[in-house]
Amino acid sequence: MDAPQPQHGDRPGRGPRTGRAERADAAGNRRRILEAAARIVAEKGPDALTMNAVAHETGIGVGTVYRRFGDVAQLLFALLDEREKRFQEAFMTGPPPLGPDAPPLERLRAFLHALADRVTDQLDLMLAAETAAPSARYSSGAYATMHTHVTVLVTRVRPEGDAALLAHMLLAPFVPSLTHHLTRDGGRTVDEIKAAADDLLLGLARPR
Amino acid sequence: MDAPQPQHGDRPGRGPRTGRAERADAAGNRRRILEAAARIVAEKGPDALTMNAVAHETGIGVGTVYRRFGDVAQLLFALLDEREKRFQEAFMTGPPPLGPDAPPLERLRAFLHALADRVTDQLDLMLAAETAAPSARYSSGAYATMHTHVTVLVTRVRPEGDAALLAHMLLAPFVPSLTHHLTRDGGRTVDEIKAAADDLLLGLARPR
DNA sequence: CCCCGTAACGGATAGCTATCCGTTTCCGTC
DNA sequence: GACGGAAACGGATAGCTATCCGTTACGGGG
Repeated sequence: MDAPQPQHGDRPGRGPRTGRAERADAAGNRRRILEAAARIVAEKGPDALTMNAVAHETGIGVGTVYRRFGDVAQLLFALLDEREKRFQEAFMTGPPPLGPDAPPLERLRAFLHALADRVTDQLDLMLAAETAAPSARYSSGAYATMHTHVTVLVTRVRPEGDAALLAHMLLAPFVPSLTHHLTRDGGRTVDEIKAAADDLLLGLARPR
Repeated sequence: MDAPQPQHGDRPGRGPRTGRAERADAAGNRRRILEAAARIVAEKGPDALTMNAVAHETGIGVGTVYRRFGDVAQLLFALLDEREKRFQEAFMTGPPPLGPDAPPLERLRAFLHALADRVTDQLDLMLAAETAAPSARYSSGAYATMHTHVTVLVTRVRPEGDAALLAHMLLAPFVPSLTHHLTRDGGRTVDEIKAAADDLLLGLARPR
């Protein structure tokens, strides 16, 4: 559990997990599939994104769509990937307080705020992904990266605790379904969510 | 938001949400469906529980199964219902530290521990329910009850915070998919999870 | 006790997921 | 530039969800 290794949902568009690079026709189809998927989501919403629809839209066979992206969830993760990378850069190499050169607790707080924004931004897409496969979250590269990051920060803030486990628990409140429930059904604002996250962090601030 | 009102997944076997009681044949079918569902889960696991399988097993039409229980998730919630009621009794009217007559913070801690046990106990069933419909969680009576309970306790521990929101965030780490990830893929024990939950509570203990 | 409105029933149906496997295409090697 | 194995392709298929709607059965009012 160190750097995020190639995992479920962690293929930016390069090759399959095996050694050699992707064949030319395969890469072309991957691109066409992603384009069609983005178009469908833009026009009809994430719920209309089905493997069949993509296959029909592109003229590519269903089997091929499944061969490139294992299931709907992974296709959705791929659509989220671009902004996800920008998000990762922001907290890994960006300016403080999100990036380095800020005290750990402050960074942690900034990260959770940024995460709240990120989930809210692409809530529909993320909710669709979670609906398609709730546990895919935990085998995705995006989650692994966030978890590693939070674990490091928690370790520095509270060395005597089980940082990895606490990191999971700090990320849990930001599952798409809860964010959806709070903001769409519950009428909550992102700022209220951020404030509550701050409260959750208070405990970590003071060593027991 | 007071007592848990009749909601999605909150029909113990009585009638539909409308006024009048359930008709005799309908009630009989409900019972037969639940029996068959329990049998299927016991013999082949929760993944084998499909509406078609239940219909075939009972000789009841598919349409009827859908009429009694709206979808697979609700059928699964119904299977969880009996133990859920016992769990509710334990934290609402049972002996301390879980029930009344214990200090709020202690009760809160006991509740989260009990919740960890509860999720672990029926993890397969809960995971199947979450997989079928992740957001059903938040419209279920079971969740409403837990949330109300935690909100009350949090209010007493930390009156100046947004108790309802904090309650959601304290419940979030116990979503079935995360518990599954931690205990089955991550090799974590329930005790470790409880300890981490304690750490999460530290912040609420001390008013800032 | 019959009558009738309402609820319930159940099979047919459309559309989706995911897999399987025979066929086709690529591309490194010689 | 031809070859051959690995990879990719794509349509057919099985099984599931969820809905629709014509038919059936219950049970309270008269």
